[in-house]
Amino acid sequence: MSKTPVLPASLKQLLVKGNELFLPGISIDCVIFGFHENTLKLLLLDNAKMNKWTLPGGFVLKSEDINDAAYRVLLERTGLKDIYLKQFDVFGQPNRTDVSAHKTTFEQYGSKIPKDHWLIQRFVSVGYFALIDYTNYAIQNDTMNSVYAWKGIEQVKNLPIDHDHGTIIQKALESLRTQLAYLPIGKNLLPKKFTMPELQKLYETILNKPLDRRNFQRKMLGFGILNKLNETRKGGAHKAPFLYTFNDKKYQKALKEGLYGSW
Amino acid sequence: MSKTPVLPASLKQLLVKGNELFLPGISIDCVIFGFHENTLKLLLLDNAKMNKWTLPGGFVLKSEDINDAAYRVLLERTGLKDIYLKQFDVFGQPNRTDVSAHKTTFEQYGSKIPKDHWLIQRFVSVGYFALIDYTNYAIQNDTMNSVYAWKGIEQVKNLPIDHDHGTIIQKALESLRTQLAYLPIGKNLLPKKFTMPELQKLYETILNKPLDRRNFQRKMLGFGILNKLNETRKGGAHKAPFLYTFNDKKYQKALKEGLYGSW
DNA sequence: AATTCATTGCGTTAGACTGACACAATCTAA
DNA sequence: TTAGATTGTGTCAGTCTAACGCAATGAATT
Repeated sequence: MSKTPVLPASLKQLLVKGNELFLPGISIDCVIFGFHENTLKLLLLDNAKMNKWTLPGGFVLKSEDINDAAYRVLLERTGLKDIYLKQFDVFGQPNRTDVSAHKTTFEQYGSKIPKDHWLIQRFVSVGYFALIDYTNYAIQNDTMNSVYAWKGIEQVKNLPIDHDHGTIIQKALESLRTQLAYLPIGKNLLPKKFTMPELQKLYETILNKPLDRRNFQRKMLGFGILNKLNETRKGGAHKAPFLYTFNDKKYQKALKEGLYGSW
Repeated sequence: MSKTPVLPASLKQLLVKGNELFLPGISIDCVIFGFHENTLKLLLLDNAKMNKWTLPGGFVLKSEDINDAAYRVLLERTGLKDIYLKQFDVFGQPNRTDVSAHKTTFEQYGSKIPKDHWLIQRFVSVGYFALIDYTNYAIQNDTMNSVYAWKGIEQVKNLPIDHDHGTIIQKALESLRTQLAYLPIGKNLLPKKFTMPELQKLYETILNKPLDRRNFQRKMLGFGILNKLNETRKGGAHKAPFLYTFNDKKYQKALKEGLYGSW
């Protein structure tokens, strides 16, 4: 006979105190973007038992600002702090919540969840996207027995994604694209020092089209938001590209107007 | 002694059945834009007794898609159908709901609202903006004794606006601005036939800056989304401008790419 | 140590677009 | 009829864009 695993404390709290702690019917899902090895990546959570990948998410405390809740969720579930985070859409289809999933989760631990329990009501989810510096973050697993992994945006298409999280990811990408001129994507997705080809690849990935190397550089420099350093990134088997940093003040200012351009 | 007014049926329903019909803690607010006499206008609701103006809003039925709810609210409260409607932000500060306002409302009718009533919990509101053809809509008052009025965007600044609805309006305008290139504002805010100066004024209002008449025209025509008609709009005390309509197909297609331009 | 090769830095050019402005045509009111 | 404001059309210099050339560089190969 196999031993039933012990219900983790955090799950137990959800079961026992969820109703009391959190707002009813509202959840948060975070689409966390990173950029590494010239690929746009997403931080996903492997719910191995269900063979499903999900977005990190959570709930809103009863007297907590929704934005604060998103920051807290991000911190709790990934250890990430001081992150660029932005609300981009709300997902409110009545059938979007997969009630049976929660049931299954608890049944694995031998726990039963009451029929009218807070957790198995309909939930409306607020979608946030986060932009983080991949190099500055080491994956750590959280208190919920979750396993996190970075997945390239291309790989994601072939993964089994939990209920409507695929849609949420698509929408997040779309938002990224249509608001590109107003978002500090470079500043937040790249390390402090970065090369022009890296910045270009980032834009190419988000826009999903190739850009001319020389024209891109001229345009970017034209915005006047970059500091060219006297260092190069050696190591590649080719000519070493110069490193740049952002001129934060000018970047902020330029973003307000929008870094316009016909990419 | 003054007679206590009778509690309207719709308010009574909210009091008696709200809990049963609607999702807890989630509301909808609609920022309804119109354009008339070269002014961007908002459809607001005069809560005369409180001397406050509010956004038309409502709640989400228990098994209703949130977007559908927004359409329904718009229809119920304004009679508007087939409207361009888009979710733009979520407002979830814990103190954003003015609980006392609801209490006062009901007290005016001699009704008391229980302390733990569904209506006086914390609400998170989903903000939608609507773009409507002013000329195609006659104000009608709804079942809740509400009085609607169009208010110019400039006037709004000086009106007493209910709790955080001012913020919501600001955010709606901001969204309009940053997504201008992707939104069918012309098509939805203007009447079927319109003049170039009207279209220009619309863009000027949203962008909050003046544009050169001749350059604007050249650019707009360059997008290839307009049909020039063989009619002019007479009546102004000046040269009669030509009328235009949108070429819907081309408009849709162009919007997908974004009507780029450095306005 | 010389060579190879992909990649980067820097540049050019024709064509398109932008911003600023001129001038004639037209409509109503006086 | 005239005045005054507004619209239709056009020009032009300066700027930006797209497309491409070529030398320099750095690691890997010989």
